[in-house]
Amino acid sequence: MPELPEVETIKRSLAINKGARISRIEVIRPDIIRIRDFEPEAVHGLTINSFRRRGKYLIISLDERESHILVHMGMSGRFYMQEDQYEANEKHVHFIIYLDNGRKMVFQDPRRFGGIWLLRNPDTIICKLGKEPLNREFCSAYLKSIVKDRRIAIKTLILDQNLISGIGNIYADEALFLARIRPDRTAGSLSDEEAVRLCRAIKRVLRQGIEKRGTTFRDYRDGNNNRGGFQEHLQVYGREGEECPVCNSRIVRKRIGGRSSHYCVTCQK
DNA sequence: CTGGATTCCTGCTTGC
DNA sequence: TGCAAGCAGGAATCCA
Repeated sequence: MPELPEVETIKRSLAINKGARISRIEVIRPDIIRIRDFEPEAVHGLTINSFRRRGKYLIISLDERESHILVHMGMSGRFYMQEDQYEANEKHVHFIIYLDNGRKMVFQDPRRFGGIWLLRNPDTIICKLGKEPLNREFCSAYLKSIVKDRRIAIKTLILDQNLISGIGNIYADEALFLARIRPDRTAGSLSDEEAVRLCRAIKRVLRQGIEKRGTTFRDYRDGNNNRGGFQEHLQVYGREGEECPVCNSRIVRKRIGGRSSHYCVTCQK
């Protein structure tokens, strides 16, 4: 599930295509395009100015103002480069951007929870997103302000993309473990000290995730179609029944807000 | 406000 | 071995 560290890793690997010109776009599944401010043919011949990331969105901006391609990987989406002569005959390829540098960028997504946006103004999507967790603006004071008086589970709150953008199920569980806070705690019940811990834990776990080039639990691949490495460092996610790395008690799994959540009943209070 | 259910979808796992 | 059912989940949306 590409979350912030995965999309950041994809973005970094794709950056070598900055300055390349789009020779052609192939739309295999038209319904993968969620918003179509312009037709795909309209960007043929345009140059890629930048690859950026906001939350879990990858933003490809072109030299002609008001031409942006947004990619969201959803659950199982991949966005990777391939040499042009290499035939992409894989399943579930929905969208391909051919470049003039001998490469193409392929969007592949079996479950199709992901999508592509062709936007004049990316702010129409981006402006709804909450703070970037690795930016300064995401601080314990902000976290305290959003948990205040909220009765939802703290895990549900940090997964809310309108409050904090980029955290998904894996990094939510890992951050709460690091902060020693149970995921089903009511957000408003967090002490100031716990909010500070959680804020730090979120930043730490996301930075580690980026450092290890993301988590390949099942589907995720980076922009070179390579696996990530952070799955080797997961403390609780996907480890139900295994020993807690800190206290050796069994890690439990429980559904919270419709998501399976992994935590240690001894370490997390 | 909040939690829960539902929808989208395929592939993997489980049970018979 | 084969088949069907169950499950997983990011985000939007509806309902109680």
